Amino acid sequence: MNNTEIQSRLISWYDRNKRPMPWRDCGDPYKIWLSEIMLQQTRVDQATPYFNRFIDHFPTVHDLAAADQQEVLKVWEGLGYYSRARNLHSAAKLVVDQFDGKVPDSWDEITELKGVGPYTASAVLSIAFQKKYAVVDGNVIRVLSRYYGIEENVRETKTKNSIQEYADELIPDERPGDFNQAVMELGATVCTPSNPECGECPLQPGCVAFKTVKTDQIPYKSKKKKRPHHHIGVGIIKQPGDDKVLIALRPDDAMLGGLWEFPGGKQEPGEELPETVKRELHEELGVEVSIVKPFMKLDHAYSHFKITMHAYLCELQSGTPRPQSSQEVRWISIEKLADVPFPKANRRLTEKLMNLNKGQQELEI
DNA sequence: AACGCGGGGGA
DNA sequence: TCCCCAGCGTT
Repeated sequence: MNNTEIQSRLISWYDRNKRPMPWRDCGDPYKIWLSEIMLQQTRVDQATPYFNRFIDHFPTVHDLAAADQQEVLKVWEGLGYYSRARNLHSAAKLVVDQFDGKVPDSWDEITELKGVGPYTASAVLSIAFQKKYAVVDGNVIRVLSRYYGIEENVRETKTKNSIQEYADELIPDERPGDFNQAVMELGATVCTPSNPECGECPLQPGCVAFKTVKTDQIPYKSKKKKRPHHHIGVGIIKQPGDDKVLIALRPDDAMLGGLWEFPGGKQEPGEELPETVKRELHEELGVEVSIVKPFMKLDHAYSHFKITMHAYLCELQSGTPRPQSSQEVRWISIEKLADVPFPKANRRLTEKLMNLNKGQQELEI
């Protein structure tokens, strides 16, 4: 197949098979930009409800720019990769202050926005402004490596560069944004990582991986190293007769930056978990606490390590909590835990606290 | 070039 | 379990 035939087959397939998405064919550069940020390392089905909620809260880039970072993170809560939200918020302010509230339509300007790299710049410029920039994401890598029979390790930069060159050659003058979306849509729904539906694929006649029966070997990826596992002790500090608990705000430049948590940290070798909690709370807050009782144990996986979190109800013995490794500490009533952003594992602790509280259950001893 | 960065779903 | 996902920023 020549490039013209590849283009027309893909566009035709896309017109017949594209899934509806709230940002698709809307023509609003702000919505398209937001969708591309949310879709970084995130599936369409996972991002969609967050997109709708986000647009409800911040319908325009002006609303987003005027918002508080805590509001933005609260709406983003649960979606992960929270630097995306912080960067998007910062970029929205730049768009309002420096670009007259309009998402820039040139490469040099749009890549000034935090969180906009080569993929996102190409996606927004092509989809929102009909500019001829070819995207290369995980889908494009899979589709093109199979189609052209590229067997090199696609985790390596030079392999990705060569796939970018194929994509640059392929993208048409007409409807470049739809072409980009067509390749990605094909990768997401037909040319899937395992068990691709080659019978449904408009590119099957020219596909090297199909013809050589190598769709299960292409794209080739080197193994990722496996994630270490840590045990984390955290303290839920609560005074008898008071319904407030102590939470801490994580630094902006840390993992989960800008979100709240119950203070705690990693168990060290030879240490019992209650000791871990006492040590961490001393280090992080400068206080002495006593352990009242175990509260909850849960497992959670992050992108690069796994944890078992052990939470204990604690009481303050001496000292006044002051932020040492966090931005801020705050006593908050249990029903208000719903109002501030927590990462997933901590959110599970707050859910149990709120449930017990609502059911008039005794939290003390 | 390598690494850090969430959470969810499918095989 | 492991892998993958409409990647980017930092080092």
